[in-house]
Amino acid sequence: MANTALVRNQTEEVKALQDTIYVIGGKWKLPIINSICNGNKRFREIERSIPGITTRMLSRELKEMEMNKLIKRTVYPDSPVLVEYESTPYCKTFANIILAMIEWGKEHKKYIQEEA
Amino acid sequence: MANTALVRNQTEEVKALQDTIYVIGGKWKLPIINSICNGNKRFREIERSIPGITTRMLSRELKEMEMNKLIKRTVYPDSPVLVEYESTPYCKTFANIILAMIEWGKEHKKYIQEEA
DNA sequence: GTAGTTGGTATACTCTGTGATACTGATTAC
DNA sequence: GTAATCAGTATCACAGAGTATACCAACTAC
Repeated sequence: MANTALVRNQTEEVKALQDTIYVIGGKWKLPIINSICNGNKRFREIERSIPGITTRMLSRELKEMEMNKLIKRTVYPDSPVLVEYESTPYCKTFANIILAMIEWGKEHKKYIQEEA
Repeated sequence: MANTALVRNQTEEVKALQDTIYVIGGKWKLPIINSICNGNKRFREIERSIPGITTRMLSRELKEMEMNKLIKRTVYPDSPVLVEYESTPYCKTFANIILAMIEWGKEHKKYIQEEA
């Protein structure tokens, strides 16, 4: 075959793409990462910043993301108990993806509005 | 409130992000777009280029994407019938997102391998 | 004649991501 | 005394995304 190298690169790239989709797939992970990276720290604060999310989904996703070292959860056991979520450096590696997606969403909205 | 503007921008951005997730959500849309943008045109060709996909899912997604003007489907009715899929300019607006995700996937793989 | 390719469709099934609702115990505010 | 906030947990239920497998008709290759 003439271009084995090209073919192999494509294969690698699909797999990289699929890995990424596996990690950040679903409706909520990216919005949550985005919210925390924007400085939201408290549970209800994050919840309010993401339209449509329920406490249940937020709770589940936060747990999973804490396990995967995407975020840090700190409890300040004074009374009343205070819980804070923070992004980790690892979490910030999604910035490019999130920015590209926000950009696309904005352009898409323009496009739709012009059509109508 | 001191920073109404900041808050409003954040709200806009979450929504843009959520819109984008809505459009390209799921396991297969981005890999398919990627494959077609890479020059794969024939059904079986696209199928083979995406590990794990089934004919059924590919068929469904292609139909949906054709309806949404993301791709163009052309039938050449010579015998044997030939079908070709092509990307549209609109489809190419996802390039940045896909590139960012491929990049992340590659970095992630390195990261995992270094840890092990 | 047999196997393989192409571009799919049909059927049946699983499963899990997501949603809706209610609730807790501690604290603060009116 | 009542309501609200905080950080969640507990149940129940469901649609639809995704999987598995078989099959079709037309054609080519050996």
